[in-house]
Amino acid sequence: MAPDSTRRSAKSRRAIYDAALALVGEVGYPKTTIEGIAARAGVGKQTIYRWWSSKAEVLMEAFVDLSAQAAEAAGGAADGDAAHGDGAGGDGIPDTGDLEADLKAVLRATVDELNDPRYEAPARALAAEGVGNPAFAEEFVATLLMPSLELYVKRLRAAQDAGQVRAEVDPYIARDLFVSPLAQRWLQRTGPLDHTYADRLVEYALHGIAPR
Amino acid sequence: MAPDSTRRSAKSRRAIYDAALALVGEVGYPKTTIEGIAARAGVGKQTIYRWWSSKAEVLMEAFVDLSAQAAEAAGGAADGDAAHGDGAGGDGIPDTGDLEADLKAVLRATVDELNDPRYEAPARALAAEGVGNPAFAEEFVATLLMPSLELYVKRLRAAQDAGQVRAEVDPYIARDLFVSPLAQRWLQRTGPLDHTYADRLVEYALHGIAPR
DNA sequence: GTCCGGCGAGACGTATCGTCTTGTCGGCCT
DNA sequence: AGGCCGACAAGACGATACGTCTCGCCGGAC
Repeated sequence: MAPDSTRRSAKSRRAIYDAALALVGEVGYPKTTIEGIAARAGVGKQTIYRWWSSKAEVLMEAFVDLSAQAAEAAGGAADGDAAHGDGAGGDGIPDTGDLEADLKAVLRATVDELNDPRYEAPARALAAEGVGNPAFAEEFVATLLMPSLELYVKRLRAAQDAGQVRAEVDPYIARDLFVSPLAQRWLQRTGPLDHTYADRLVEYALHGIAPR
Repeated sequence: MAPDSTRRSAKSRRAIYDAALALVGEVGYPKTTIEGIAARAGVGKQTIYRWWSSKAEVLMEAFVDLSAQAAEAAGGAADGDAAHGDGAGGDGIPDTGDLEADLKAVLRATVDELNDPRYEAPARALAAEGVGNPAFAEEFVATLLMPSLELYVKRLRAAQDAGQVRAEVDPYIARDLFVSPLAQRWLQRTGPLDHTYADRLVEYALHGIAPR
């Protein structure tokens, strides 16, 4: 029943990834079709249906692969994140002792990733699929988002140990304060996503908007 | 060419709204089909194609109608918001002079709306459609979200006048600090969406997470 | 009473779905 | 070296939904 993965064709897999990413970029996610991917990749439909259960799965793997390539090309150890709610690559978040500067640097990097046209179409497609599809959302969040998001929590806990963040603050909620507005603005295109916005978020979240 | 709206059948329109909302709730947005809506509503397909350009448009109008009904039933003047990134009904945000209490009250109400199963399926569908469809997102945000979101800005400006928020703070970004994490947690089902979470967001955003 | 246009119904050709069948080809085991 | 096994490319298949269209029907305006 289960196909023999040791006999799997690496060439077909590559071609499918490339075709899926290209089509999503060119005609959009809804009009990207399994038949279309197969035709473009020069592959039989069955080869796709044999290894994946939906076009969302195909695209997700293609995107993970793309991120891995990019991470490898960029130097350090691969991570597998990229381009959605984070931007803290596998490197972790720097800890120079200056929490505000560290957070600004990472959020600025995230902004740049979110604005990278290379990732835009597939990342949006995955996000859209996740909104209406809980099972897929779970996999998507766990695989692509959580690893990087967890790094923020780690950095915030270090800041708590250093006395730069109040001890009773929940680091998960604190992290949402930085990351969610970015993700939201990106998803809903509700305004420009630039370094200034990232900086303000960090400032307001760290020191509050009330008089000090 | 353009159909004569004075001859439009109110009964068909109602039936279409009801069928669309029911189907989205029962089989999900992707499997909700124009043919299905027409059949369920006891209506010819052409009647739908004559007045709407896509199933997203149908659902959006149905949702607006549903919100209007609910708002009317609830008492005051209709508004047309409900159930997404806000929760500040047409009433505006209360101004008791206690900014923190006012914000918590409104965010708690928003949480309750977001958790209302009546709205969940269609609201998610609209959000998902908007992510991958810029033109629709624009209409969606402008019609359903902005009116309520603007009320936060108004309330925050009042707080600035009262000296409870620093004058140099951008009220739009400040508002994102409260609203985006809520919306994000709802969209990605990344954790429980309850009153406690809402309260923490308000506290952290107002006073910051750094030592005071 | 007649006319106009929206209405319900559903036929039509096209496209994609997911499954299934056919024949080819390359790697592995003997 | 020869034979076997299973993934592969190609595409046929019935099912479904698309969006357009053509029918009568019917109700309000004139």
